[in-house]
Amino acid sequence: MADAEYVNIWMRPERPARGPKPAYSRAQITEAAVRIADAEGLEAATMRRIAAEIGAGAMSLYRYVPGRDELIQLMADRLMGEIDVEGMPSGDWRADLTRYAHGLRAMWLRHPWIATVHRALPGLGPQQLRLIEAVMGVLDAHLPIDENLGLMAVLNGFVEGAARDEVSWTEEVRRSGVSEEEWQARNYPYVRHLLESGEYPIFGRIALEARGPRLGRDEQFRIGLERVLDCIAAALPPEARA
Amino acid sequence: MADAEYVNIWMRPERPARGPKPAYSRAQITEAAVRIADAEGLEAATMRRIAAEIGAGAMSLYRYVPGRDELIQLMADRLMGEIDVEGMPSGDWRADLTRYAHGLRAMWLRHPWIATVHRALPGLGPQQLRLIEAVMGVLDAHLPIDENLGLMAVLNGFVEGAARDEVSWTEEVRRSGVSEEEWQARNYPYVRHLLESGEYPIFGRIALEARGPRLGRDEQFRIGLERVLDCIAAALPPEARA
DNA sequence: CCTCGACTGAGTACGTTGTACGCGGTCATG
DNA sequence: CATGACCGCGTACAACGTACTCAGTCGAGG
Repeated sequence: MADAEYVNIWMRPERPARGPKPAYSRAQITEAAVRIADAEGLEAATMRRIAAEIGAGAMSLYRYVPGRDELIQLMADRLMGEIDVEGMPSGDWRADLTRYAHGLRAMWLRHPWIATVHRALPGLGPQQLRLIEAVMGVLDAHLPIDENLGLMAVLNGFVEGAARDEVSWTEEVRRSGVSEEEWQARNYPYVRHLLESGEYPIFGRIALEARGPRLGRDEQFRIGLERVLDCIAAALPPEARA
Repeated sequence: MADAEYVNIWMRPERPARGPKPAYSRAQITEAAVRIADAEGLEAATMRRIAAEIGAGAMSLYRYVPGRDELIQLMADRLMGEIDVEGMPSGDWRADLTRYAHGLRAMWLRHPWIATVHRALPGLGPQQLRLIEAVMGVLDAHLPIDENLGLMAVLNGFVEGAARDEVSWTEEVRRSGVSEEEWQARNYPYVRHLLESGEYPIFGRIALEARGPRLGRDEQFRIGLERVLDCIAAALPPEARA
């Protein structure tokens, strides 16, 4: 019951007032966990492994964090802190949202395991709140709050969806241990089987005609993002579009 | 090595040619697993639990499926089969995409655990392929394939993003065992703490002014979807917009 | 300055998971 | 009809999250 009295990892004080000085810190533990997850995936960031990384006993971590779920919340919020939204709103909404979108995507690509974190709910950690303030502040002067929320849902949906697609490649490659080219080669028989069946003409055109090496992923994202920003522009009052 | 020769769960034949009649089937196992995941979450769908559900021994499942990951792929593809895209393209692209979007969202809400399935990659299971053919077929006559893919990324990103938000509520409620109102009440101290700190003015406006009970989630989704469809309309050649 | 209790990091242990292995029985094929 | 491939299943193991416990240590009250 003593555990249940805090509703949140954010409300739970890191350290009690009395007692010996702790040897580690939440930030240090979170950092180590992120390092492991970056290198070997979230499933490799077990409590034992994280503890070993900082030179502690496995059970020591539970002095700092109630459980693994909460530690993952700390990790996720730490990642939000990597996104640069300094100086927003700058007055140029399109530049601001472009910078945010590219920053969010880049963060996802640096930490692909973020795709496997679900629970998050309205995370509402300090870094996530910082992001909300900065990004929603960009259009706040021009739009009612509900409109703003709706547009941000479209923007975030696009960026996260795109990032999720790219990341599932990265993760598949890491997990299976074969390169992307190797993977493609391995899957070739299946794709050919689908093409030859003749039942999937549009998939066939996707596989044979679309994107491929013509457009890099970066370029493709940029184009998609411009389209989304055009939609946002259309929803703004005319005097705010510049 | 005998396992590695199939690149895919979809390429691996369900049954070898010879030998006694099997007592179960992939479809039956998948069905049971989905039933359990719907009721108690994906993490409750363990191999033992699924086997018990159909009255089999735990290890029997491995005769039908190489491992748990592949079974989850089967489950995910089964879910895609629930989405009604019959008769697409009908000639009215906006009606078609609206039906698809609502169907996709409804499927997510029926099976919230889909949010926790990551690997999926380009799933390319039969049901997913069926969906690709139908949905991309809607705009196929009006757009080059790359444009079509880009627009579908925006649409899917919006629907899945919105569904993911709603679903994380559902899942949190199920996992914690308390109702949404109860959860809100429990979190109230934290939200008040944030509001009183004065550091998060926009979050404050979101909490106090926005949506709330004024708009149901359905209505909010409908509005957002209309906006996305307007964007798609703007990208179509003029003669196709009607 | 002393005392004492709250708090420390760590070790051990338990229950649950996915799944490797091997068994005796069974049925389609030669 | 003989045979061997395949059936479902029981046992076993390693790895996980974490509950419990304990000797040592720091800091506040007298």
